Amino acid sequence: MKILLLEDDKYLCDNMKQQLTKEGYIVDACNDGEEGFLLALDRNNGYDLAIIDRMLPVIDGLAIIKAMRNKKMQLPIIIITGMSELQDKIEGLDNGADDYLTKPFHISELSARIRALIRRPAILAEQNCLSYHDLSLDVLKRQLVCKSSHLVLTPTEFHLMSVFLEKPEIVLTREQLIQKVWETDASVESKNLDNYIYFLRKRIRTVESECVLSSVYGSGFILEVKHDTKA
Amino acid sequence: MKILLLEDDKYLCDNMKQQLTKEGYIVDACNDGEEGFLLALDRNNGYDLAIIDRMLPVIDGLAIIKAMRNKKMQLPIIIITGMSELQDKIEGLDNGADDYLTKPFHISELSARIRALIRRPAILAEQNCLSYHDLSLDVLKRQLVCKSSHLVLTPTEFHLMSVFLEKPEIVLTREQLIQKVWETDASVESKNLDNYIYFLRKRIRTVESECVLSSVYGSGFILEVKHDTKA
DNA sequence: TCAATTTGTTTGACTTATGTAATAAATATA
DNA sequence: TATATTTATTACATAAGTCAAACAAATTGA
Repeated sequence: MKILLLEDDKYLCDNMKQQLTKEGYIVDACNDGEEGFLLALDRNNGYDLAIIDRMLPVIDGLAIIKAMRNKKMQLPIIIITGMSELQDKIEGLDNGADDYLTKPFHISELSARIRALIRRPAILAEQNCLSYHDLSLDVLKRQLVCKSSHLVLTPTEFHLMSVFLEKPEIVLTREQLIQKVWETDASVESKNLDNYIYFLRKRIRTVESECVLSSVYGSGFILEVKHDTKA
Repeated sequence: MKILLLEDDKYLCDNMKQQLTKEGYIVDACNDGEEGFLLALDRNNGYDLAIIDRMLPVIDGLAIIKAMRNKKMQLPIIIITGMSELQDKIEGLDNGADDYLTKPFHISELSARIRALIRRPAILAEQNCLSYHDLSLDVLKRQLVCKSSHLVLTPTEFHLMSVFLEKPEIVLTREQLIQKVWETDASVESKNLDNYIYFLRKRIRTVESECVLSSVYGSGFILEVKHDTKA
C-alpha cells in the first residue's frame, strides 16, 4: 500500500511517515505544495491513498484535491488541518476529500481511518467483484468464483448473474430480468430466459456453491442460500 | 437515497430525521436495537447508507455493524456515539464502519460526511464503471461509453480495454497486456494483440472520444488524451 | 537512403454463444 | 385427481467472436 503524505510541518510529517512506515505502508512524504501537486497528479506513482494538509506553501491543499478529482483520480483522500471550523470541514468533504481530521489527532485514529478507507475501494473497485454468500463474480475476468473454483461465464450468463448478485435474496420477475439483460428493445422470447437460468444453475453447481437460483412459481427467480426442503 | 437511522435518543433521532428528510433523503428511523437489527439486515429495504448509534437498547450498535458486514452488505456506515474514547473509535472503524462521529456534532458536518460516503460507492460500485477522461467502461453491460455514445464490446475487447482503463497514462508492454488478457498459460500470438488494439481503436473512434491508444515503438501501448503531433 | 524491425489492416477458417423450438417435469387450482 | 399453466431440459440452426496468416505501412538506426 502506497501513501502520499503532504504536510508542511516537518516535525509532524516525519513523525507520521515514521509511524505509517512502521505499519507497513510505503510513504512518499513532501513538505511543499508545488512538488506535492506533481507527485499527486502523476498516475505512475500509483498511490492508494493520500493524506493532505489543508494549508500548504505555494499551492493550497484543497486545490490539489480538486485537481486530482478533476482528473478522475479515485483514490481516497484524508485532509488534515489545524482549522476546525465547520465550514472548512464541509468545504473539504464536498470538494472530494473522503475524511477530515483536525489537529491534534492521535496517530492511531489516523491509522484506523486509513484502514477504513483502504478497505472500501478494496472491496468495491480493486477486486471489482459482486458477491453474495460464498459466490462472487469477477466483473473484469467474467469469472464466477466460489472457494477455490472459478469458471468463465459467457457474456449473457455473466450479465444475468450480475443482476442476481446485485439484488440477492430478492425475487426478480421475468420482466425485470429480460429488461435488464436484453434491454428494452430486444424482443427476446421469455423461454430464452429459462434457458440461461438453467445454464447458470449448472454453473453454480459446478463451483459447488451453497447458493441456488430458486424459482418462485408464478413470480420469478431468486438468488438465495440453499435451505432444506423437508416436508 | 435511502438512509437507515438507528439512534435511541428520541429527541436527537427525530431532529436528525427531520433534517435529513429536508435534504431529500428517505429516512427510516428506529430507536430500538432489536428492530433496527432486522431493518438493517433485510436487503429488501435497499438502504444506501446507515447511521448507527454505538449504544442501543437490547442489541449493541457494533454488533449490528458486524452482522451486516458478515452478510457482505457493502453500504457505507457511520457510527455516532457519546463516547469519544480513542479505543472505541478504532474498534468501530476496524469492525466495518466507514466513519465515526462523536456527539455533540453539527448536523451539517454529518451531512457533508454522508455526501462524501455516498459519492464514493456511486463512483466505484453502483455504476460499476472504469473511466478515464471522457471514456468510461460499464463493466456490467460491457459497454464503452463516451458522452452520449455507447457501444457493446466483445469479451476480449472488453478485457483489454479494462486493462488500459485501470492504468491510464501508463505504458503497458505487450507482455503485460497478453499476460493480463489471455492469462499466463495461453500461448497467444503477439500479433493477435495488435489485432485487438486495432479493433479498440476503431471502437474509440466510433464513440468519438478524445482518447487514443498510442503505440510506443518498441515498448508497448498507452491510453492517453489525444494531443497534436505537429512537427 | 536502405534494410530490419515493429506496427497496422484485411481476410478467412474455426470455435463459441445465442435464441428458438420441442418435449418433459413440476406446480397450482378446481 | 385432472387440467391448465409454469418451469426444466435437450437439441439444433444461426449468429458472433477468436485467432492466425498474409501483406501493407510506419518507425528506427546504420
